[in-house]
Amino acid sequence: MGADALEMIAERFRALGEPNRLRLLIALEQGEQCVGDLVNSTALSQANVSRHLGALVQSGILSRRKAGLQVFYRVADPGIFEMCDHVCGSLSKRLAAQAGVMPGANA
Amino acid sequence: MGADALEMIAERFRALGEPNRLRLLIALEQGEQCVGDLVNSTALSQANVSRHLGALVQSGILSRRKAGLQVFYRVADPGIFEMCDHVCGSLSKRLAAQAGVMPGANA
DNA sequence: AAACTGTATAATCACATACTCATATTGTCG
DNA sequence: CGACAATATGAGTATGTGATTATACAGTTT
Repeated sequence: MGADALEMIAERFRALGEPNRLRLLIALEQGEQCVGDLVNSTALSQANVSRHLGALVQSGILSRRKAGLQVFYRVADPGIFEMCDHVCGSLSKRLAAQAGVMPGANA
Repeated sequence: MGADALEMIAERFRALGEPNRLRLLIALEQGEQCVGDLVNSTALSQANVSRHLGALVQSGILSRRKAGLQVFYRVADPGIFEMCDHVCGSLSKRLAAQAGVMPGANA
C-alpha cells in the first residue's frame, strides 16, 4: 500500500480524532447549520468552531454554503457516522470484556 | 453524548491516525508477529515500533503475548480493518468526484 | 555469573495542534 | 458611505506527539 494512501487514510482518522470536532459533526447530523448556531450549541468559541469546521471541510467530511452573512455547513460524507457507530461498538465490547462480562448477557 | 464517551471515541480515531501505526496494523493483519519481524518489515527503528505497538495495545487494538525473549503482537479488534476499508471507500469516492468522474464509470 | 539477544523506556528535540485574543474580511442595512 | 453582523484568520502560547539515541530490563545460553 502506497505511502500517500496511508497518509490520506491517517489524515481522515485524525480529522475524527478530536472530541470537539466530533461534537460539531454530531450537531450537524441533524442537518445543515450555520457557524453561529454551532457556537451556541457547543459552547465553543467562535474562532475555535470556525477552525474546526475549516479542518473538516478540508478533509472532505463537511461542505460549505454561503448565504449572505452566514455560512452553512453540512455533512458531505455521512459514512463517518457508521464509523463512529463502529467505534462505539468496539469500545463497548472492550469495556464489557474488561468488566468480565459477556456482551449482550445481563446475568 | 457524554464528554468521556466522545473522548474515548476520539482517542480510538487518533490511534489510527498515524501512517506508521497503520503500516504495523496492516502487517499484523496476516497474523501474529514479534517486534523484530515488524522492525524488519516496516524499516522503522526498534524503539519506534515498540512505542507504536504500545500505543495500539493501550487503545485496545492490539494484544501482547510474551514468549521467551520475544513479544508477539496480534490484532485484538479486527473491526479496524473494516474501518480502514470504509475510509478507503470514502476517499476514492472523493477523489473520483474531485476529478469530475462518476465513481464506477470509466467512459 | 557473564555475555548476549530481544524489547521497553527515559531523555531530548522538532514539529504539529488546539485554544485564545485581537483583527481582518465579507456581506447587510441605514 | 458608515455602522453593524457573521465568519475567517494571524499571532502567540501551551500542550501533545513522533522520532532518535542511549540505556534499562528481561530472558537465554554457555
